[in-house]
Amino acid sequence: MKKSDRTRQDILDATASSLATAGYTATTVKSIAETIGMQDASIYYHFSSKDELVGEVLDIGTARAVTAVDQALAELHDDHDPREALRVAIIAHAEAVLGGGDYPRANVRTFGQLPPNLTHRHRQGHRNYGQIWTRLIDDGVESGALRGDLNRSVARLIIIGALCWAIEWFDAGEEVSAADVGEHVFQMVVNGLSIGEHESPAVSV
Amino acid sequence: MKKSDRTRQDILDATASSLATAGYTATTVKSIAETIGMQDASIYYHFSSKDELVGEVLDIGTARAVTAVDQALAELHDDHDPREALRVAIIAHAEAVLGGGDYPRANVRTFGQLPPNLTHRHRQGHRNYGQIWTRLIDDGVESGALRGDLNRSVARLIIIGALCWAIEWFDAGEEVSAADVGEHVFQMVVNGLSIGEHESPAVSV
DNA sequence: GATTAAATCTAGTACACACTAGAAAAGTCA
DNA sequence: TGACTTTTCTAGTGTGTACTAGATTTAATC
Repeated sequence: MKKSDRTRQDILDATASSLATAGYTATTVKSIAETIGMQDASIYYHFSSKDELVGEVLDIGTARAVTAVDQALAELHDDHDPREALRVAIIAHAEAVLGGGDYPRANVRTFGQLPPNLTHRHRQGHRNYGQIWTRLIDDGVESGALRGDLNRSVARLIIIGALCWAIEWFDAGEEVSAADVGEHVFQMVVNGLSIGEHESPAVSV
Repeated sequence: MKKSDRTRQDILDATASSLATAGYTATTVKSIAETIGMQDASIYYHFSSKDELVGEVLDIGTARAVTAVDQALAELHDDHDPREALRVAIIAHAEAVLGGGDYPRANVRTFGQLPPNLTHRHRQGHRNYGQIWTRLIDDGVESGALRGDLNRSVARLIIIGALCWAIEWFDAGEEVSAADVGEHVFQMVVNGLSIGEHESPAVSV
């Protein structure tokens, strides 16, 4: 019983690592087996199919990202500025997806490469994650800290998008850290790049 | 001579369409041939390999995006605000990638799914495209219109990332247009979501 | 240490893929 | 029309993929 659990974990870890760096198609059952020194057929003793294995990795990735953001928000003072909550969430997301383990990275990296059945399977998880951000933005607008003239759903997707796309160019070896990327996203989308008075003209939609 | 050119164009169009909606792996030579009513083997009379065909589609996509942004910038007045240039470029990019044809969409959609040889082939094209944005941001900072305390390279990648990721959620059928998305990105990254005085604290790096 | 159960391996199947060779058809122009 | 070229098709090859069946080994239990 113990042996099985350990091997199962090894398979999950190897899959997460491969998905995060090589993507869905390049992650083959054979390559997963090789990295842990097994035959590919042995994988099927632990998982019924490649997609079930991948699905489990992605589930773990979503859960870890949610936990990271929730935990960061829980550490805030009760009377925090809504902007500070947004800042904390953005940095937590950046650290989870860029600096964190393979699981959240696998999730973002393979987004858009998955076969339809897996895409469908994770739609609910993504919706739940999106709701965290919806609440943060709603709180900001309703408290008067954030502008209310923009489409909140679009604003949410733009913030998440800027963070998710960073996986395509972020290099952990460079001088810019994952938290730095988060701080930059926050500074830009909340405070803005501009200096001086803002016109903030109303935007339709 | 005429027949060949027409068929060649049909193949390119079908490939661009498939890449933009289904991605690289799901775009097979057979599926391309089927959409234009040919046998898959006939494709090889016009292109020597799948990757050469895909590479040509991506080249066209890059060129069209560059042209769209350049053209939008060329129509500005000579004494424009640097922020206005950034706004025009962002909206042009959004329209080219979200609302435009299949070629630029194929480019963004398949980013991160391509085999190494194709990724390498397009690195130079992406660098050239990035330089347009580098100049826009440099102009803004040096004229005093934009903050200089942020890493400009990171800022550039965040703007492009927010726009590119939009391809994952943007739905042309909904009420939000491609230009609306561009306007939102501009409002957020330049003016910021925040209301009232900004602290704009210095960010390291 | 023998018996049973768990875990892995060997050896294969079936299928989809990019791609090739050579025959057949379609188009071009005297 | 007939000779020639261009284009497309038929029929295949080889490779890599997920996955299966059954034998074999390793581990756990009494």
